[in-house]
Formats: sequence, C-alpha cells, structure tokens
Amino acid sequence: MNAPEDKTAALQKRKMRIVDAALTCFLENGYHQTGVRDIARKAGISLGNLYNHFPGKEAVLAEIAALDRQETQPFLDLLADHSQPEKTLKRFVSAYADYSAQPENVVLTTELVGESVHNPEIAALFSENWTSLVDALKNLLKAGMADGCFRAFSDPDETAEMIMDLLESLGLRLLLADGEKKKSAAIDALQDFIGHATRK
Amino acid sequence: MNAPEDKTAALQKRKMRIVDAALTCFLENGYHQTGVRDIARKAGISLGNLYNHFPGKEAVLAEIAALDRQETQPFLDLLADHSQPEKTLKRFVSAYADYSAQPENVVLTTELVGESVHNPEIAALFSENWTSLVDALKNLLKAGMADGCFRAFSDPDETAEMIMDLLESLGLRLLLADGEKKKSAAIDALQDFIGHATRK
DNA sequence: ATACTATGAACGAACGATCGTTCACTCTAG
DNA sequence: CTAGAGTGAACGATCGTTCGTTCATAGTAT
Repeated sequence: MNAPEDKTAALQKRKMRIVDAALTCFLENGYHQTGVRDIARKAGISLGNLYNHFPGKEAVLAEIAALDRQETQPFLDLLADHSQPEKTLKRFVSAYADYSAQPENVVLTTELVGESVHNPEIAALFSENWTSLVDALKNLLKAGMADGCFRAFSDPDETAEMIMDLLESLGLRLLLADGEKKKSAAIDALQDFIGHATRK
Repeated sequence: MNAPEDKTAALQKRKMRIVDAALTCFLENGYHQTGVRDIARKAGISLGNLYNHFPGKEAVLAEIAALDRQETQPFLDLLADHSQPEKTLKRFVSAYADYSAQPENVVLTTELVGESVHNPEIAALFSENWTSLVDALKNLLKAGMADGCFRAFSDPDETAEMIMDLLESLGLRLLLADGEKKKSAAIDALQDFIGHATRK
C-alpha cells in the first residue's frame, strides 16, 4: 500500500472508535460512572492500547467536547442570514429546538455542564461553543433591531443568552418529563414565547 | 436529663451535621468525586457511624434533595398571592433570581440534575420540587389571564415552565461566566424579557 | 531476494489507591 | 444489664494508570 497518510488515517479511525465508544458509555452511565475499561471494551481494544491514543480518561471527554463544536457550525451558518431577522430567528429556534430535543444531546450537555462546574479545562471548551452561538444570535438580534422588526433590546447580549437558555432547557425538560406527547406543544409554546418577547 | 425527645433531637442534630458536611463536599467536588470518608471526616464522625444514620451514600444525597423542598416553600407562598398577578410575578422573578444566582444553589441543582438523568430515585425527588413551583406559577399566570393583565397564553403550563427555565438558567450562566459585574444587568434583562413575553 | 533492525500499535497483568460497605468491638446513658 | 451511638480495621471490588512484552510491518544493508 501507499504512503503514511494511510497509516495516520487508520489511526484517526481508531481514535474515533474510542471516542464513539466513550460517548456511548458516558451517555448511558455518566462520565464518572464510566470506567476506562468500559470504554476500551466497547471500542473493541485493550485497556493498555487506549493509552496509546489518549493520555487519559479526561482527554477522551475533552475530545468529545471539542468535536461538539462541529455540531454547532450549521446553526452558526443559519444565524448568519440577516436579510429577514424575524424569519431567521424563527427558523433557528425551530432547528435548535429539534436538535436540543434529542435525548443524546441533552444528556451530553448535562454531563458537560456538570463537569464544567468542577473542571475549568472542560468549562473552557464548553464555553467556546456557547459563546460563538450567543454572539451569532446577538448579531442577528441587533440586525433585527436596526431594521425595525424586533423591539429595542436594552441588552441584546443578555437577550441572546436567554433565548439560548430557553432552547437548551427545552431538551432537559422534555427528557425529565419523559412524556412523549409534549414535544411539539413545547416547541410551539417556545416559538410563541420568544416571539412575544422580541416583537415590537 | 429528661425524656426521649431529647435524644431524638440530638440524633436529628447529628443527621444534620452529616447532611451539612455532605452538602459542602458535594458542592466542592461533586457527588461522585466525594467519598463517604470525606463526608464522615467533615462531619467529625467516624466512617462506620455514618452508616448508623444513613443506609448509604445515596441516601444522604436523597436527604439533601428532600430538604431542598423546604427552600421552595417561601416561593410557593409568594406565588399564592393572586391579587395583582403582574406585581406578584415581578416579585417572584426578582426573589427567585436572587436565590438562583447564589453559586451554592446553582452547583447543587447542577449536581442534582446530572444525577437525575441516570438515577430515577433522585429524579423523582427533584421533579417534585419542580412540579410544585411550576404549578403555582401556572396558576398565577391563569389568574393574570382571567383578570386581563397578562396576554392569553395558549399553554400556561408551558409558559410557566419556560419562565422557570429562565430563572434556573440564570444562575448557571452567571456562574460559568464568573464575571461578577453582570448579575444586576442580567436580572434587569430577565425582568424585561419576561415582561414582554407575558404582557398583552 | 534475504537477513537484520527499528518502530510503534496492541495487549493484559499488575500497581497502588480508593471506593462503598460491613463487622466486631468499645463506651456510655438509661 | 442493656440498647444503641460510636469506632476504625478490614473486605472485596473497582478505579486510573503503568509496565513489560509480543508482534506485524517498514526500512536498510548485504
């Protein structure tokens, strides 16, 4: 076979296998309840070999948190469209609510937040994703203020953060209620609530 | 000394000492990072004696979650005043925001939520507190709709849950931002946001 | 082509620490 | 005398990490 890029690609594949396995474990049992052996077993590799790819357990979590950044890109793209701020906001809310309503995303976020409270390194990674979304949303709100389709927010940044809070909380609320019937009603109510809070 | 109520009272004191110690540990390092030995040491008792008062580590957390219910009582009282719903809502938001902005409350809630995701028993206790607050708030919103100071919410229950979400999220946001200057601005923006979302 | 060496992925036993829990025991108040 | 609060050693399990080893492959000198 050919050059070393074949090898490094294979290595990346292995790393991904480990990350996927770890993610599954963390979602099922939580970060602290998951042992390194659990991850290795689910990834189909040996315990020792895991340490050839990651310096330790926390590094695997950090990799997961870092990969999460890629997931936010589509939403950043969505928010970049300032031509019709009100429509863009509605579409963003709808899209992010769908994303946030997926149990796996809720559980991962919960795990990451819980770890962030006691672990600055994870907190930094987590805050990066958060800030980029809040910034993009804030800019959309400002654009909407400028062309008059939103009311004049005294603090667009805080407003953006509160809208993001509502979106993130939605998923957790649906998860802990575990009644399936509520999802669409909750999203409707959310659109309505944000609509009234932002209109002139 | 006198009757057995003296003894049971002393026992309760001990239990509280343990609960307090456990709470401190959980807040500092998280539930899973705290060992039973840490709790016993901080409570000033022996390891074995802790098991004379609690059947195990999880029971201590459950006790903390249960005690949390007492903290919500003042807010339930506050929300029971339906004479001027708009004023009551503002006062509730202000009071709960202050409560929620205290780091210890944020961290405890975070810990409890994180545990609830993987532990139905804790989830049940947590959901009890949550539901009582949401119900009281929902009733206030309905009263406000009836006498015309709020708009007609299509789903008052969802609205109440979203307002609670905003209040709970506020504390976490302030904690993770760890900039001290933002608190009053965040609360102002929150009042403004909720005000616009609920007015006619 | 053939032998030798170097590389590093892969492995699982083993390490020391710590986990939650149990237990046999002492001490003390009623 | 007795009930039970209080003690800390000890248990078996599991934790994250390290270690010595094997082995397939790549490169190189012959």
